[in-house]
Amino acid sequence: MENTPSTSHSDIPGVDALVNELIGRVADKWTLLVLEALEEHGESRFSQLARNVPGISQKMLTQTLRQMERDGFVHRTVHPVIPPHVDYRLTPLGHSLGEAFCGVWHWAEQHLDDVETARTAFDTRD
Amino acid sequence: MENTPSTSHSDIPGVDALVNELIGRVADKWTLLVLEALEEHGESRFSQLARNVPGISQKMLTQTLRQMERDGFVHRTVHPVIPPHVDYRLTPLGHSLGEAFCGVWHWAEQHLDDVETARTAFDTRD
DNA sequence: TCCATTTCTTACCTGCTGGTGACTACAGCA
DNA sequence: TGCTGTAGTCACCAGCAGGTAAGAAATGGA
Repeated sequence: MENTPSTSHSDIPGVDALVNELIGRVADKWTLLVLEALEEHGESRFSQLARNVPGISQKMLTQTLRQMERDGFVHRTVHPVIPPHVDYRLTPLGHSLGEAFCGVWHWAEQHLDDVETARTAFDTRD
Repeated sequence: MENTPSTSHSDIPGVDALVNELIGRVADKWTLLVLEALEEHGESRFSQLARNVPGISQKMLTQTLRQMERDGFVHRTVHPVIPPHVDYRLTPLGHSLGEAFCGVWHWAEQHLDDVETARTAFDTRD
């Protein structure tokens, strides 16, 4: 498996840095949780998301949603009524991101025990 | 692919939280970069890694490596000589993590332009 | 004798992330 | 008239992530 990594993501120098930056933005804790909530519950209102994402504050929810909207992951629909009504739903791009992270979720599930074991082994040795 | 997420990671309540915590640890910026450096260059010494991971400080490299060692991603070989000689290499578990993230790297490469486009569209509108 | 080498630790300090709580706008309803 | 519900914004503040710099430890070479 030592042949693939260098060819898969280093074709053009400079892309690496951009990809890194993108990963950094996308691998954000709150982004992942909001992404998951939207995958699970489908189109949601702001207050629904606040309830479905455990522990998120209003500020971070707003901020995360703005960022995801800017990156093209969520679509924001404002119904101009009083009181305000805003719906958020994943775009196809957002969905594809969710699927890409599916592999990592999968890995985490499968290897949760391995990591746990490694940790206790590390902690109890020496 | 819309059927898997809810069934794939919510079988047992509580696992979700653990998986979340694991993802949070693993999606760390420095962890990903060190992982990549080790995938690319194979077994490396401390100072080699410091050179291969752009912008990391000694402190963060030590800290990240300790964490990855504890989680069972890297194996640390100490050659008891003076001056010290320490080698780091990925364990099979570390490799599997690298492969899991491969999908995300891939996604990032493929959709880099889409995100870029979405951003400029977002910034230039209204 | 003294310095360079290599891997790490520790102390200190700064800047940013993110939480809290108050505030806005507007219409309907009691 | 004033309270309520929704989706925010803003100002303030604490805690922590992470950078810098110094030191330790032992040995071979000048």
